[in-house]
Amino acid sequence: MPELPEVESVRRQLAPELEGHAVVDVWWDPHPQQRFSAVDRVVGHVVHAVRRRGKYLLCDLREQAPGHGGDPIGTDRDEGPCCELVLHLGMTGSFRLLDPSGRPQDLVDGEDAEALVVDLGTYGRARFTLDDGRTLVFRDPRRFGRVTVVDAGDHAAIPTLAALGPEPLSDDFDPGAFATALARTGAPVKAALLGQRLVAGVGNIYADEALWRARIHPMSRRVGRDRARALHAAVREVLAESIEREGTTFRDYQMVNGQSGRNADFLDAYGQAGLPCRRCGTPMRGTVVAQRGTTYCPRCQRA
DNA sequence: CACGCCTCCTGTGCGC
DNA sequence: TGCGCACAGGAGGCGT
Repeated sequence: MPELPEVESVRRQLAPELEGHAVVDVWWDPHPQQRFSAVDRVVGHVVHAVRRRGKYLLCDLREQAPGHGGDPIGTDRDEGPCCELVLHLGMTGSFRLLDPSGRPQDLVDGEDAEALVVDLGTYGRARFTLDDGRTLVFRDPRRFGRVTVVDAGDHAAIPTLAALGPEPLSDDFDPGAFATALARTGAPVKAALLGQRLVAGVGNIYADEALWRARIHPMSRRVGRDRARALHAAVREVLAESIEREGTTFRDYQMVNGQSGRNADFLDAYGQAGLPCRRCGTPMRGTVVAQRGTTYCPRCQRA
């Protein structure tokens, strides 16, 4: 379940692989449920930068200068990007790179190159051929991912992106404003965290982690300013710590080089139902909040 | 408008 | 052993 730390870890690997390279060909799965649109617009454009906003990856694209290969960044005139490739990994999305001969560029220990190529043939939903012959494959077994190209900065066609709350690790994420917004919503605090409007990039794992750390019951509909500030700090901490460990691999998430994130061993709440609370030893309790599996400590996190 | 339920998808893991 | 079903969840859609 790629959330902000996982998407950021992917971005950090993807950026140096793509920036300065043009996309010369693209293919995508014509499955009717595939949430892809205008993907062919990417062809003939150079990836200028790979950015992240919440759980979205945004690739700034420039028109390829005629007669050139990939322009190194900054050698072009002062033109800004003309459009953006918007990528969302959904639940099971990931990227792998194939070299010009079609072999995986990176393999992790024990991984079989031929098996991976077969796997990418089965679950690869989009393929981007780069100007140096490599191919970026978007793998997404459950087809929850999204790929689209929009005019630069025009996010109106992606309402969740357009209405996204502040980046939690930036100064835009203000504790006072967060407390006010939390007080205004009538939803359970976990639903508010998952909604992407009060803060961007938090999903099911880090919602449970942050609420455990701030000692707030996930169903709570009244969170006072002090607790809201504690939650604000907890959200920042759990996300920053996971980024340092390159994200949480529970099942599907992996980075562009195939490696797993190392944060799974450090989870205090998510997936811990029945296990003793790491603070007080009380068995952690599983429940459902906002249609999502939720784990909390019934003693530390009182309603 | 905002909350909350339903749905999309498919691999996995469990129980019988 | 094999089958069938519940479950995982980000986010869009829609009903209240």
